[in-house]
Amino acid sequence: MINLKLLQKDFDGVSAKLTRKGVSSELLSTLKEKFEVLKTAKAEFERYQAARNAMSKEFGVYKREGKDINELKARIEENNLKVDAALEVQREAQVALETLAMTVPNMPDDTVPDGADENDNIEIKKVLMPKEFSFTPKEHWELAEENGWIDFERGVKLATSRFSVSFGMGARLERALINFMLDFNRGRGFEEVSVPALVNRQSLEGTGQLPKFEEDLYKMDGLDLFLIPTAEVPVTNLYSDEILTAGELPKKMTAYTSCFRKEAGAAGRDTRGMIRQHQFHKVELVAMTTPEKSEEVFDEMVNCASDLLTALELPHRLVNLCTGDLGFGAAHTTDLEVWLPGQDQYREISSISNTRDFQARRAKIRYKDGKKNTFVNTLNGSSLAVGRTLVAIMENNQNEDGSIDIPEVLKPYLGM
RNA sequence: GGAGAAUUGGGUGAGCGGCUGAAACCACAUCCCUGCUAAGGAUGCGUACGGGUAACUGUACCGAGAGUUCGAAUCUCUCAUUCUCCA
Repeated sequence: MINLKLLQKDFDGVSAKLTRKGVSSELLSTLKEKFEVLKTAKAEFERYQAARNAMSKEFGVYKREGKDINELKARIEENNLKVDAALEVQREAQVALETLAMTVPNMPDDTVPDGADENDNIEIKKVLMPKEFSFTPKEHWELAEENGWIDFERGVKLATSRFSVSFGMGARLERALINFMLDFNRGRGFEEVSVPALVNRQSLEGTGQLPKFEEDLYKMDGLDLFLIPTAEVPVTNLYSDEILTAGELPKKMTAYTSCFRKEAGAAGRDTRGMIRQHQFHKVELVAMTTPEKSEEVFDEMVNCASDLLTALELPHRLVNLCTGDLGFGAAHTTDLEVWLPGQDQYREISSISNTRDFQARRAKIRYKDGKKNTFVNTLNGSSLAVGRTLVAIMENNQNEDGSIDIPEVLKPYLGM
């Protein structure tokens, strides 16, 4: 949630930032107006309420002293009508404001480049150079089927399109990757947590998936529960509505979960293979920090994910997402893109974002800093998307005969 | 599935119509005393929003929502969660 007080105080500043994210300044001035309407309505209500409280107190005194209460009672009743009316006005103003405010994305940092889509992202650096192949490298679905690692048809049979099944070494590699990633992250100071795959509406509002992106989520029939699109949702919301102590920060966590996405609007994109599935495995990093420390922790997270790829000997690059590609809640995001020789391009394998206090404000995650309470900064990032990592291993480690070399770091996990 | 009980501030827990935003204890913070792997004393200490330079002050919040009442943490109803007992 954006800071409405800041919007009120520095409308032009906030407006300038949000215009870069495509938010119209008309919407923002409506928001500002609604905020002021609410404040006025609240003040009005509180005046009548204060009068009621005072008169009720007086009532008690009258009763005790045996005075006649009829006149006072009439005054109270008259005032009560105003209280009720004012409360109704205030409620409406509240709902109107919240409905609108929840749909406004986070303000991008000044370091975020302007741009329309992923083509305008700025490359930060490359890590490990792609190797030259003496043959034409194949795409992963070909390799996966040749090796019997992934069965796309049977996934469709069991569920629907964009579901797949891993067999044998494919399945074992997934498991090895998950364990390797969790251990690696733990070595970098991230505490492992295991969380529910179903969450309620409130949690999704806290991290920003709702109310705007409900069509991307799988919802349980007849229940207000959704399958998580990322572990970011349950892990970030672990501390919603809580006040942490400064000493507990930074809180660094890592979790493995399956993730579920409808991929609405992705029809026709990556329909082959396992780049874009409805269900996929992901190991996630989530951190909560003081505002002062959040960039430091952000760098730790980026390095963690990048070093993970390096450990797996996978060439990749870091890109700074432009305004058009930036997510709803992010103030800035660095994507890690892994080289896929079969596709002859870099593809996203991790996305690391600092949401600053945007999610904390929605989910009410605060910490006590001496006397006052402050919203924490929340950060999240994948380390890594397991399926895509498997894809990258297949494509980068393929031999001319179609066999695939196992990365050294995974061998202990496979009993090799 | 049925019957009961519970849900209070960071924690434990009292309160069961106005004197309660809430006792007490613990934790925490500051100060004093003391001098050694610790104890004692004093004071402060919920959250959110608003007004005020500030001291301070208004409103709301005692699981959630609705109701009764001049007035509700306290009474009633609905829901959620937890616990105990019974099938």
